[in-house]
Amino acid sequence: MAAVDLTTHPGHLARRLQQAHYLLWNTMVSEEITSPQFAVLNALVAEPGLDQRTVGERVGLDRSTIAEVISRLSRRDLLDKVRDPQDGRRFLLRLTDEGLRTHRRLSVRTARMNQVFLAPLSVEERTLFLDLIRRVSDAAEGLRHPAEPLAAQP
Amino acid sequence: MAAVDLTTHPGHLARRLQQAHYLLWNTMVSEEITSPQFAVLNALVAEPGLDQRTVGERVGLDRSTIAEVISRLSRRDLLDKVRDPQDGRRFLLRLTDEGLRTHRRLSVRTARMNQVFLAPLSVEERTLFLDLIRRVSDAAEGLRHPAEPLAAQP
DNA sequence: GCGAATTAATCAGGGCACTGAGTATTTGGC
DNA sequence: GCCAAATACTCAGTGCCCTGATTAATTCGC
Repeated sequence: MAAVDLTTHPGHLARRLQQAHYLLWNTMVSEEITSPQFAVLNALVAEPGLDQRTVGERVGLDRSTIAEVISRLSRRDLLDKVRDPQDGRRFLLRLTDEGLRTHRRLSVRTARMNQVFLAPLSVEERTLFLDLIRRVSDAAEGLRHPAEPLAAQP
Repeated sequence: MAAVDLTTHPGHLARRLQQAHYLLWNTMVSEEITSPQFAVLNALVAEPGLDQRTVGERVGLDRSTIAEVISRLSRRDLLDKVRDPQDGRRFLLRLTDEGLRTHRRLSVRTARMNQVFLAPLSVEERTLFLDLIRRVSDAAEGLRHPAEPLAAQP
């Protein structure tokens, strides 16, 4: 009695969706490079020389997680990390040739995987789907940095 | 150049969505009990006496993860774990009174949180949103167990 | 019956995600 | 110039999530 139907809970479904994606990524894209790692490579292709914090901001990873991800990519020689001579607190990040090649190779596969992932939806549904997810996450993300400090609910 | 737009990648958006939910859960529902833990409590409210593996199946957690989650719930005395006298491999799980109370308390709050989470969408968009996520994850989940073997391979 | 699969759970190991506390460097107020 | 605040990063701790290997119990084939 009083049990809830979790299939009507967006949070539960979000977790299941991510698990499904994880699975598909592993089989269709790479077992070596994870999706968050690819996101970091991609950010550095778009803007080489970014610092760690900014990369984290671009791909949506907090300071601790981005540090781990970058350390793994660096260990695999996919990117270089040098102290900013202008600001000794920062590390500037730049892909190695190997990192660039890896990004190019995986880009093709991720595109294929996205096709399979979204295959159950019609073309109109796909854009709608992405739009809905974006709107919900952006709104929730907005609650994190409230323009005006909100009063907490007791 | 050749960088990809991650905001068109469902996997990336799925991760962001889950992070947004995690955040909201922490502020609006509980800092003690996580969303997967609540899912386990909920499964045991619906079907008391389930074994570990089946609970994992119900809420979508693999054998290792469900073991950890259950161990944490058990440590907090929210559920009891007893060996099945009928089958010595299994552990049968049942909520304690405290576990039942916790589930009831959190049910109310999760409902409130879901309202806030889905607030940016219209009422029709909400059901559509849940439906689209379900269809995509179910399809990807289906790829995991590829095609029912009509004749079992000896 | 009895040995061979099958099944439930555990363990080891890698990776993602967050918070809170600590260190080093730069910047801003005075 | 100097000290306090802000900033970039690191570290410790908790929890989720997966795979592959191992252990213990049951079931199936013969």
